[in-house]
Amino acid sequence: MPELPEVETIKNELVPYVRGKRITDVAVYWSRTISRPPAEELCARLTGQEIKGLARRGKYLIFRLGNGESLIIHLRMTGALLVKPASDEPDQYVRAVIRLDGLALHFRDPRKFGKMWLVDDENEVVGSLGPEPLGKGFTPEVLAQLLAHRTAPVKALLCDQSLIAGVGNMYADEALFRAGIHPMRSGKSLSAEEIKWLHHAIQEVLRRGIRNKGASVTNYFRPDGAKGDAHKEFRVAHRGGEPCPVCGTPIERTVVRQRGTYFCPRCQPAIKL
DNA sequence: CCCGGAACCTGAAGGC
DNA sequence: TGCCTTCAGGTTCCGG
Repeated sequence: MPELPEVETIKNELVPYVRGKRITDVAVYWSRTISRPPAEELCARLTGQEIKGLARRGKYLIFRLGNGESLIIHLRMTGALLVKPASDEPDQYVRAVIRLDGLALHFRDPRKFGKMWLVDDENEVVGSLGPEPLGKGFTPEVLAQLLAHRTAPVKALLCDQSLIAGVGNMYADEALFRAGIHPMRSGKSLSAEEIKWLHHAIQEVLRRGIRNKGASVTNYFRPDGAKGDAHKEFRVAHRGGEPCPVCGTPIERTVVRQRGTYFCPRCQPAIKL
């Protein structure tokens, strides 16, 4: 599933294909993929516009258009943006096609969770997100404030997009492992020192994820259809039963907020308070 | 405001 | 072999 490193990779690899190109045609095959405006209106308003550039905010991919509007795409769980020859027939899972000069972008999304918006002001969609975890504004002190007084499991807080933008299930597990923190610990139970470790671990796992071009543990494809390599160096995520790379204890799987959660019971002890 | 659970979706995997 | 159940998780919505 695309999280920050995956969306960053898609953005970087899409740029050479789309920057400066003009949208010649848009087709929508599953109208609920379009959040707003209504699909017909979105197609009409996109046609003829130039793509000035791409940006990412959290897990959202933003196309900045010539007239100042923004096309915003969220891939959710199974979405992919594939660059195809203009002549390629979309397969049964393609929910929308954006045709540019000589090529097509296929929005392929088997589970139909992905969404698109066309808005004047991108803050209408991404305005409530928390800070970018790789940005200047994300410091250990800021993280401490976000976790202060919170009784929810730290794993759930890390995945809350209004607190930190872009961290999802896989990278939250990886960061907590590197910081030696049990995912069920409450936010407020972390010491200042643990928060420092966690802050460093979040940045480390995201940077490594980007360097490895994303994690293809289930459904993630780059614009050319290739997978990423980041999952190969995951230490706990989706590795239930395997030995912990640090101490050899079998990795455990539990459920936090309805999400599969992997951790080492020895390196990430639960602390009773 | 804070927390937790259901709903949205459908392919893949596992059980019998 | 084939049917059935369960699992996967980002986000939004709703109830306590």
